[in-house]
Amino acid sequence: MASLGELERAVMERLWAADGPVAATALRDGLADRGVALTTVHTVLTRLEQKGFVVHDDARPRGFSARSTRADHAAELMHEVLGQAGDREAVLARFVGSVNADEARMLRELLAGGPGTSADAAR
Amino acid sequence: MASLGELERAVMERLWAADGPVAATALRDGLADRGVALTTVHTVLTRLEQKGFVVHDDARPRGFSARSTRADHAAELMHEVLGQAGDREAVLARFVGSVNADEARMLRELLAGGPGTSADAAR
DNA sequence: CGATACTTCTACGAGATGTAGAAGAACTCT
DNA sequence: AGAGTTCTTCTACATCTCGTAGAAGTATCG
Repeated sequence: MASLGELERAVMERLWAADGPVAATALRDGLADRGVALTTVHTVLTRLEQKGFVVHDDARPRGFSARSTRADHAAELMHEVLGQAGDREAVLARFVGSVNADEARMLRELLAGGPGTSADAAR
Repeated sequence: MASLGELERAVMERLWAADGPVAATALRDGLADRGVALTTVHTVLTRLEQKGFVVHDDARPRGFSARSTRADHAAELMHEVLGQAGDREAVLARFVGSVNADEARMLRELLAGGPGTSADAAR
């Protein structure tokens, strides 16, 4: 249930890249290559809000922002995938087996005795 | 762009669980709870083939099989997600930060011996 | 061969997504 | 305050995907 459309993803990308809330007009301008109308952007934003990916403040030119960071979102998706597959160990094995050296290093560091090893299991 | 529909997923699940090629009739029977018609199964199989998830032999009652294992598929999806996100390290950090103890253990073990272990990371 | 089983073709309805006009609400500037 | 400009909301439609399956064609079995 977590798949976004092409335009939806493009919008999320902008929101994730942004520092703070973004106005619809700014989003439309950022998507100028697509030539979408402002109302289209609004529709997409409304849908993204319904899906829980976006929130907006009640300032006058509404400010829209992503509810979670891109990294959090991606990590969540990864967990979803991992969860849906039956044999987690098998999946992790394949996954680890195909990460590049750089990613393997990152994983080791993250898993190694860094501050908080195995301390926070529940997010 | 790898999302499957509900029925498509159910069919893949059976194919993944199966040992060898599976006939359409067997799939329909396995999905008896859904009460789908045989032609429906065929349609879904055809679509799954177009998407590259399934292949069939040319034996007479056609034998359908998944192109990759469930674990491979899941691992691939995880990589896709990881790749699409900009900052891989950030994603991995969130991911690792939210795996449960069991999964963390698996990951450590899997990473322990593999290529790129601390020693030859600088290669 | 005739009946039975399997495969392919074609079609349709529901839901998701891209697209945006029209109408209404709020803001700005004189 | 009034008029123009800008933003928001409502409503609608086209397309694509997915579930669903009948009909027609082809192969198999007895």
